[in-house]
Amino acid sequence: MAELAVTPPAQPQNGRTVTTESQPAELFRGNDSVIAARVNDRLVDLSSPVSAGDLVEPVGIDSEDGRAILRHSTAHVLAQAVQDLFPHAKLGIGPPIADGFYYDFDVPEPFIPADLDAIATRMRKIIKENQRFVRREVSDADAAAELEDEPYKLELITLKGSGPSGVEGAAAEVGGEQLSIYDNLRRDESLAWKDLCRGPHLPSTRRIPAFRLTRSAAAYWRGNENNPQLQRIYGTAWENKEALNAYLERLEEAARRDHRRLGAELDLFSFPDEIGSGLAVFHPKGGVLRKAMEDYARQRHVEGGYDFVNSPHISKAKLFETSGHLGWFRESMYPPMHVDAEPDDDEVRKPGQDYYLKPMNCPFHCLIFKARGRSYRELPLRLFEFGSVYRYEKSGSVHGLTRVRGMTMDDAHIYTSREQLEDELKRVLHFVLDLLKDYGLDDFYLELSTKDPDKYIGSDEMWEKATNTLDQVAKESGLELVPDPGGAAFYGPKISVQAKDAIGRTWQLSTIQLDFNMPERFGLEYTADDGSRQRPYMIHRALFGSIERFIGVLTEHYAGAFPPWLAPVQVVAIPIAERHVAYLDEVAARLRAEDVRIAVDTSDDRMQKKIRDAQLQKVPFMLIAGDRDVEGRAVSFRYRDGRQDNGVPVDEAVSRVLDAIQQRAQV
RNA sequence: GCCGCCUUAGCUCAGUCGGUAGAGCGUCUCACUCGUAAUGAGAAGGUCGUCGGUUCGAUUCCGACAGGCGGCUCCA
Repeated sequence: MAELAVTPPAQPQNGRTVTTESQPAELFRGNDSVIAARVNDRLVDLSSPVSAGDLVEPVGIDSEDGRAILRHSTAHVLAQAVQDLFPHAKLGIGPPIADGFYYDFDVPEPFIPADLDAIATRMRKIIKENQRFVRREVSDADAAAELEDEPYKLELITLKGSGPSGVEGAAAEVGGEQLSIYDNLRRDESLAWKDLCRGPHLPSTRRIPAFRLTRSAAAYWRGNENNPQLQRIYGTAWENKEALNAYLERLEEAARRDHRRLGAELDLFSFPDEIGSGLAVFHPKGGVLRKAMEDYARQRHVEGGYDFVNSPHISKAKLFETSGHLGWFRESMYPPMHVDAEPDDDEVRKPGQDYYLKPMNCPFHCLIFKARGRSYRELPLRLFEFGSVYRYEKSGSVHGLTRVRGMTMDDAHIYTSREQLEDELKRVLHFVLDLLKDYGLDDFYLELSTKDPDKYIGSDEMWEKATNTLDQVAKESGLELVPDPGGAAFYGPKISVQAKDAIGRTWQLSTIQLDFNMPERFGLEYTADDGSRQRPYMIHRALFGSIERFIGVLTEHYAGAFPPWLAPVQVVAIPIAERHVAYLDEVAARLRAEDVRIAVDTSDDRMQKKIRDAQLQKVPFMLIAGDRDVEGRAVSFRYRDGRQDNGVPVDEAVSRVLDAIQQRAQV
């Protein structure tokens, strides 16, 4: 046993500075929850040798790093099981991901659910065998020789020198300079399986406490759609059964909140086949929700100094040639309608022309700017529109309201002078975050999307300047800023606001894009105070992103239980017996006079049934009245969570409902 | 767009080894008038996603298309 120095107070918790050669396994012997070590800030196997002077810290299986190691090791067990059962399967990559792991395989036939069951059974057997994960470093040539039957691994080895660029997950296999192979050894030291891998891993397979294979699907090799598709198996693994079950429960909770399901249950919207994929209709209840959202946004935009404009849904091709959309965005646009052509046998009398559905509103707003001469006194000019746009999204990516083909953006384009630009950007960012908070989203981070080297217009200098400006404004906001290299639109860099919902998922909503190019393409100018003609700068921004997506996100965020100001039906009045209807009609009339959306349930169901119905519709307030209430000029409140408050005087009930609506409170 | 799976009443789903179908909820009617999550009875409702093929006969088998689901790619 090695001698150990006592942990000085300044060291990380449980960390130790070793004074002689040792192994972390010895340091943390007896603590089964430690499955790897961090030595001088590098994650290594417990069996990895350490030298005197190294700082050695334990990595618990329930830590973020520990779970990633657990999941990565489980991915190895998965791959071994697959190759046991499907000897011709070739290995792709198998990294840990958020909440789980996957492994890609090249197999002649896609996996079916029964295959997953068989594979999971095999995995349990491998776990029971308690195979040790043993690391061994190899030269590139030796690795290539050992893995000659694994073409994808060979490709990774040859790619090693060029870095892991664009191969998400591949860093787990060949991330280091020095290649290593992990052998899975049975108790008798015989080789069960091996894989090219950077590690680290669990000491042995027995240390996998709980796992589940979740699904299989195809995925392009190295994430490129021009490459062959491999079959990917997804799974998850956790430090104990309780954590696994909690995770599975979280998935079920997400499914219960699914806006596609709630949209039907709450009668908000639908996607009739007759209209087409990705094209929604909003039903009366969804329409009310949408109107409430829009009305408030309109009010805030008026206060924010925006001018309201409108533009048509279609335009001649020329406009989108000028804007650059037909050059760079064409594949995301609906094909043109060709109009006014007059063919006349062999001679074309009139060629006709193409009209396109608009994929963005910016070209129209530029034309509004250009409609007359502009003065510096008008800047910043903020043109706002709930603009409907149409994008021909790939059929496979259409998804509920969060990815549609026809959408309405709360779109504005702001034209500013150079001097105003920074301030205006700051102002916009605050405006966005403020408004999102009013809708109940208050947990954000920012993403800065920079130039896609293969898809951009304008000069590098302009891009650099624009990117720096956005970067500076984003940093000043104090929010976390995540880089997104190559993620920008073709005309300029952008900040996007990523909002976290009630169960921790993030959604890209608002975008603020800086555009130095479109004003140039449209030849936009204003007259400066010195009489010179200047080119304005342009900011594209949308808060909701699209109203459709925002409704989808809010529906999931609130699990359909919208705060009163947004709820399609704010109050349901429930008479205990028919003789109480007239009384509730009176109460309802008072609330209706204050624009409250209230319905009196006059059906001949029993009141218990009416309560159940209102509850399932997630109506914020139920006002119940029977003999006792009528006599006392009162009503009885019931809330969605089952709380009740009986015998509330009508005056107080009215103000209680109005207050909640006015304050945009959740109840 | 790619891979796999799916499409039966408004919704959720059974079912037919090829002989044109059933439940619950919902809807409608009647009775009941009830104090905080489902009163009872009855009725209506489907050319089994669309088109084509095989067959004496197709909702069932085969193909194409449309739509959906899970991923990949892409994205507000």
